[in-house]
Amino acid sequence: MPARTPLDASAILAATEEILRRHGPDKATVVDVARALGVSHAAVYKHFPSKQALRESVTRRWLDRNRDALAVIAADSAVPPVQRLRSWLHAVLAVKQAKIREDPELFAAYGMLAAAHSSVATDHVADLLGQLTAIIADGAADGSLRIDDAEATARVVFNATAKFNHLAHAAEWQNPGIGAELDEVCSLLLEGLHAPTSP
Amino acid sequence: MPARTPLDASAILAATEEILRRHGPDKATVVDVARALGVSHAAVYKHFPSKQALRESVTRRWLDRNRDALAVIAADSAVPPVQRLRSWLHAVLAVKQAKIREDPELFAAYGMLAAAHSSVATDHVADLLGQLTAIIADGAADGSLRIDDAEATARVVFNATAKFNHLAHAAEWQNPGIGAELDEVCSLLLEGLHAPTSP
DNA sequence: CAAGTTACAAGTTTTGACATCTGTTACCCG
DNA sequence: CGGGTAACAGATGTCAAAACTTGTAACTTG
Repeated sequence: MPARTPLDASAILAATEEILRRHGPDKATVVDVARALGVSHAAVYKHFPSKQALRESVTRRWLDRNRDALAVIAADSAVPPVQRLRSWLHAVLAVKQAKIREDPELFAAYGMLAAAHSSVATDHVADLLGQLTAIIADGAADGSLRIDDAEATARVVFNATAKFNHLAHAAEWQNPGIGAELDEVCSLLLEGLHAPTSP
Repeated sequence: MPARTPLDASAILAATEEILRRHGPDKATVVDVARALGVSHAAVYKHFPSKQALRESVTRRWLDRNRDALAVIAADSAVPPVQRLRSWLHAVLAVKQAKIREDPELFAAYGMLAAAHSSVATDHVADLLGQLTAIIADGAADGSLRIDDAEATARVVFNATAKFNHLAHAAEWQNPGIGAELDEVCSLLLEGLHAPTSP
């Protein structure tokens, strides 16, 4: 017999996110998800080809939610690009710190996908790089950053701030001095980009 | 009955290194070490207070061996500091890449100690930071780098090159483009340090 | 007594039988 | 047929018993 509530992809995603949050990425099974929805686990497989795909969808949705907050900062033309670059790099760190604190299970799920070289992770990085490129291009356009290639420069800045954006350093983000360290690195990088010195 | 060969600390260290290389850090036991030496495992405990201490001694010795190669580069006053800084940062990466390739088991042992916040790891980082500080101080002295505080600057440069020196990124060091990425970061950092531009 | 031994407690890892999970297939229903 | 079920094979995970490891202590010997 068919389930009372019609089963659709978004209901499955919501249930999966809930299960993932409650059980964590290691213990969450698709049988759990199906049980929560009152269906057999085979029904879930009608909508998602694999457990991996299901987890990727959930994680992608979750990442996209906070990506938008960063996009707002990246696109805020009221703030001069130099300052925006600094704010954005701090915001990336702050958002990830908050996610670890508030949503450790989903953060762990993201970490597993990143370790498995899932496209969810690479796409997320590409997203962030795009935002960073936009900020730097703005700076190049108004003359506050003297550079050749905004995209190449974004990659370099991203690499130079790996300690503050790469998952592998998540444990170090607990350190209280981490924000100050990022600030120092920002200052040196901005100097290198010939940003006008503030003091 | 006492062992024929007199058992001393360095013989134990050599045997441990051999066992560590053969079995890897997870499987190597002090009973294995004792067996290789033809003694009971309690004899090993006469010379080292714990398995942890034994492993730290082996790893420290191993790290100290390559530290010296880097020290030669850091102290080579024939090379201008700006170029020496770049070479040294590349050498740090190259040395670690080589260690992973040639000595994966001992590298893994080092990784475990770093994860456990052993003094072996923090001392090694302090060592490298000292070498970096010396290069930067040389640059400050001859005017090729315009900076306030060599030690603070070294920390910033080290943080900005975390992707190329921090264990957490070891997997990415396989990537063929990694050297070029480091070069780009170096160029931006040197620009920020007001190093004279070469081209 | 220095340098080793055997013996042993406490903790950890391996093992192997058993249960659960993933993904597929054949089937059912409105 | 779209959307569901039940049944299944093979992979993976669980759990308790056995084996091994760590570290200590009491003992032996030149």
